Amino acid sequence: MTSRAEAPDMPHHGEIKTPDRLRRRASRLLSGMTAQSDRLITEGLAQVDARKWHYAVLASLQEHGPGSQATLSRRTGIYRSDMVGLLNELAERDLVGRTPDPDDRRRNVITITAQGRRHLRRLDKVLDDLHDELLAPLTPAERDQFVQLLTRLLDHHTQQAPHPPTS
Amino acid sequence: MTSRAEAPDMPHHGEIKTPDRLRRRASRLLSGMTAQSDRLITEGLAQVDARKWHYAVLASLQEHGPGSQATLSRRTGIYRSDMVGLLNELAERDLVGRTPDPDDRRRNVITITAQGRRHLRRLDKVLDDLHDELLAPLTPAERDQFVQLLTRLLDHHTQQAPHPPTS
DNA sequence: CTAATGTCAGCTGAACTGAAATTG
DNA sequence: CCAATTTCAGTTGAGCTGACATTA
Repeated sequence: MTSRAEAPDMPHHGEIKTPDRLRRRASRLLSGMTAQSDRLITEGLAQVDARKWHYAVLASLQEHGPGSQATLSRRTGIYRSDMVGLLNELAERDLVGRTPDPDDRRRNVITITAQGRRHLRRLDKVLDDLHDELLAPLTPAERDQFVQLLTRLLDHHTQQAPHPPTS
Repeated sequence: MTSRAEAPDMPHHGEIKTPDRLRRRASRLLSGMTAQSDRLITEGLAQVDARKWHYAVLASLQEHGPGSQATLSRRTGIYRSDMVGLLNELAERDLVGRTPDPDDRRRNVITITAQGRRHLRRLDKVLDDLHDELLAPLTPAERDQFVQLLTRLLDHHTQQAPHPPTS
């Protein structure tokens, strides 16, 4: 880059080119905003006795159909090891069915039940409201923009990065 | 139990509501993106033997001047209970100074040292590069837009919410 | 007496790793 | 023999709470 003819350190107390970089760092804004978002969503879903993973699994089942636990894990980004307990919760409430796969006896086939579908509809409504609160300061166009930017960023970083079980 | 001849519960209802709402939920995009961001930043900073809180504290000190631990806590959003150990790390490496406040003997005055300023400059450079990688798929204008949207959202949610020590 | 500060000790839920047993 | 699946047991680090002594 070009050499900065500016002062090397903090020479004058006037306004220098670095306003407050702390508050403008995208990484910091992201984690701050996600903290707020998580709080809001977690509290909101708790009032209908649900957690966000419940939603992730149920929505994935309804949208992409039944699947093995490993498949669901890949679709939702939840670890296989954590999937077990999560499905226990959902199966206990008869929101999903879990039956051995006759074609591959290592697998369970997870399906969404009628009650699960009903519950999912409820969760979707709750989440719509919560997102309305979450994105309150943005206009509809800005919300779309925001979602679109985030999607592009996430797609880019989840492409060649095999970190999560999403692969 | 379950009659095996059940029909598949795929998308066969005439609802063209939302394609995949799971992947478009802002809350999910946020936490997904923050996970990626945190990984990137944490790994990048680890290569200069630093953590993101180090940066937060040092940047806050340089931008807003010295302060007590409680003040720093409020400025950075780090709990004051966690501040203790963090400042231990920074003081051990002589990046900050920690001396009792003569005016209020409950307090310590934390200052950034010359070495701390040097270190901060290094971290800023590293973070610039990391953010370049983080926001790679966006044009400069879109990056500004993104930061601006995030800032507005965060400001809105940190206004009346006294949850974090940020106030 | 109340409030703020620095400190310590501990809790909680999320993300993640490793390995065992079963089946392909 | 190797790979995938379900499951369990355990680790790690972040966020957060509660308490205590000191000082204002």
